[in-house]
Amino acid sequence: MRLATWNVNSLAVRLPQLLDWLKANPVDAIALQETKLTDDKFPQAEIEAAGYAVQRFGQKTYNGVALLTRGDVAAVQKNIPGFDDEQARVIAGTYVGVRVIGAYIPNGQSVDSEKFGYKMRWLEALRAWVATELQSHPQLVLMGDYNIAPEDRDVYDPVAWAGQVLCTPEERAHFQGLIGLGLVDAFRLFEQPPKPWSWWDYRNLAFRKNQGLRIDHILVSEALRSRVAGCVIDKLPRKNERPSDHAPVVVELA
DNA sequence: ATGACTCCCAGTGGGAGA
Repeated sequence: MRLATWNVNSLAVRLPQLLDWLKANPVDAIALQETKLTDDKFPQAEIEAAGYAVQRFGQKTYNGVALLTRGDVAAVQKNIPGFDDEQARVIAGTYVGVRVIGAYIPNGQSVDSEKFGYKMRWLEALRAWVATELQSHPQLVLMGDYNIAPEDRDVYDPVAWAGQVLCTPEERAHFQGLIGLGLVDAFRLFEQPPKPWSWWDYRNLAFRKNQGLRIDHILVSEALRSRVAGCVIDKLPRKNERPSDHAPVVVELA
């Protein structure tokens, strides 16, 4: 079974690229972030025609997430229970025995902004919720755009980024808090190519210069760890015309 | 280099992303 996550930065713009990618990479499930579409505008028919069941949770202009699966999902959950949130950032469902949580963690904008506090509260609520989810679903995958580079080796210029949003000790501590629940970063279970970024700024020829960050992650629970057969970032879609600034991440479960 | 790009909603500019 293969699972993927991709921040598409507008599904309206990226739909043809998503369909092309799914044709070349027929994953069993994919979590999407930044669809930027209300549910009534979601391209349901096109995605169903590609062979996927659709769970979507959108809003106007910003955010918006979706979970596409080859078969039915149960117990669909939108956003974090008990955490009052006007922004559509989480879609979860149980798929062939695996609790799959797709998340678009807040960006935080800058450390001294109101949005950074929201990010911290959001991450704390996520950790508490995932802890309870693990009790009822030992087989769990938490994947999405974390907006956190967990370590310096996930940053092209760790000196320049030190203390900046996405790289602060506070954000990294939250990432480690999720690891502390018994989750493991599937990507780091394997030897990886150098500079394995999942996001490159649109500006400054960042992709051409390979100046990026690894902020999109797939965390798997302890019960699934022995099944993880591979995890890669697919840079190819970043070479498309009008690409998303993020690349998909794929995990293979035996 | 107080920038750079892309998307959205707007409406001949500005917020947000990361």
